Amino acid sequence: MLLTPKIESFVMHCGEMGSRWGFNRTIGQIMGLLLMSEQPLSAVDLSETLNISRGNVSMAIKELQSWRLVSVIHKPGDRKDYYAPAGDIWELANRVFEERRKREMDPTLSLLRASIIDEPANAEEAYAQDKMAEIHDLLETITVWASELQSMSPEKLTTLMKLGSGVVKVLEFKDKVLKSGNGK
Amino acid sequence: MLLTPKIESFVMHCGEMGSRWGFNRTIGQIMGLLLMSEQPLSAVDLSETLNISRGNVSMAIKELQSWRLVSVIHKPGDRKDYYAPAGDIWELANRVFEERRKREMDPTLSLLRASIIDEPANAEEAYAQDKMAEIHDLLETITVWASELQSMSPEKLTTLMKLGSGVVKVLEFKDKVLKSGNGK
DNA sequence: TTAAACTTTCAATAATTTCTGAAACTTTAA
DNA sequence: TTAAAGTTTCAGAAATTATTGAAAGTTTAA
Repeated sequence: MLLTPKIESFVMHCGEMGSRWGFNRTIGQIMGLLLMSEQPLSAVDLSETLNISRGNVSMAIKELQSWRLVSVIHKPGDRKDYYAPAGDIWELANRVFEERRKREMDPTLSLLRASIIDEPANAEEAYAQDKMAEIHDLLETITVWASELQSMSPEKLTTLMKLGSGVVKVLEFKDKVLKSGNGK
Repeated sequence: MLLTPKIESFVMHCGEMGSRWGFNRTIGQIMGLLLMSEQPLSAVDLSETLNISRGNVSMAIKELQSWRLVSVIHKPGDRKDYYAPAGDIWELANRVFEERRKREMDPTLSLLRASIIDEPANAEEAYAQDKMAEIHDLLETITVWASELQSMSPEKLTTLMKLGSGVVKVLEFKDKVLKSGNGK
């Protein structure tokens, strides 16, 4: 399967960015190619198009499945597995966020919770525990917020994002209306 | 400088998480230790406490400065450089977000913009360009939103985050009040 | 069954990233 | 000046991570 220069450069870019996005080059390239392809692709298609060994493709697909980013498709009368992106761009981005939050924040939250509970052994540790509590609270606020945002419908979320910092105005407006409403 | 077990385990955790957070083990440990320390620490303090070579500390500090996460402090009558976190936890988290956004999204946005402008060479490329446009729009919306959030004061932002998905209610409330207000 | 078609696993190797330590460089007090 | 106190650089070594490819495993049609 031959790629046009534009598609190829996108796919290679995904490979280069792979490690920054939390996976590796192979995984990045494969995801990039699946996104660009209207038809689902087999492991052999991926292996040949990207010049990647069959075994590496298999491991990469497994990893992409653990991120819930690709799904398997079967064609009638063909026993090969074909792969395609598991949902639209929006869903995929959501899954990446969620998975990275799990990997990048959850372990730290656990450690901090455990470290904060018991009494400080000395003044130095008391300071450290205060800082840990600060970090914990920030991470927790972000985690809770992120999961609430993810539970919103894409439409609501888009409205909110398009509103941007204008949301402040709306919050002030609400306060004003409520205050003028109750004559206390 | 000897660390209590709790502080040590936090610092080592930061080292292990380092690469997931966008830097490496040494950088993670150093940032962790600086966060836990009430006093600024010198390069030698860091090197000895963490058993890291002097050269490695120097490179790590340079990297942390490029992320704007540590600042240099000079004590009167002492020509050593001392290092401390550059701001409170909130500011630090902001800088990490911003820096990562730059590294993880901006290059892709540039590539996508460039790929989308010219005419598709064939049907296959037309499909790919549509997808690229979708990805571009999503990344751009997120980028713009993130930078607007970062421009908000920490208090407003905390209010907004604490409100969580309840923000939807406020948006609906606004629409209702405005609608009932103008009798069109 | 069985053998063809396909997938997965994993030990060995390659590639990449990180770390060390010695040498070069800079600054400052005397 | 100069030498002591400090910092930075960078080539090579060590550690980590990614990749291959051959062998083992699985599924299905006949």
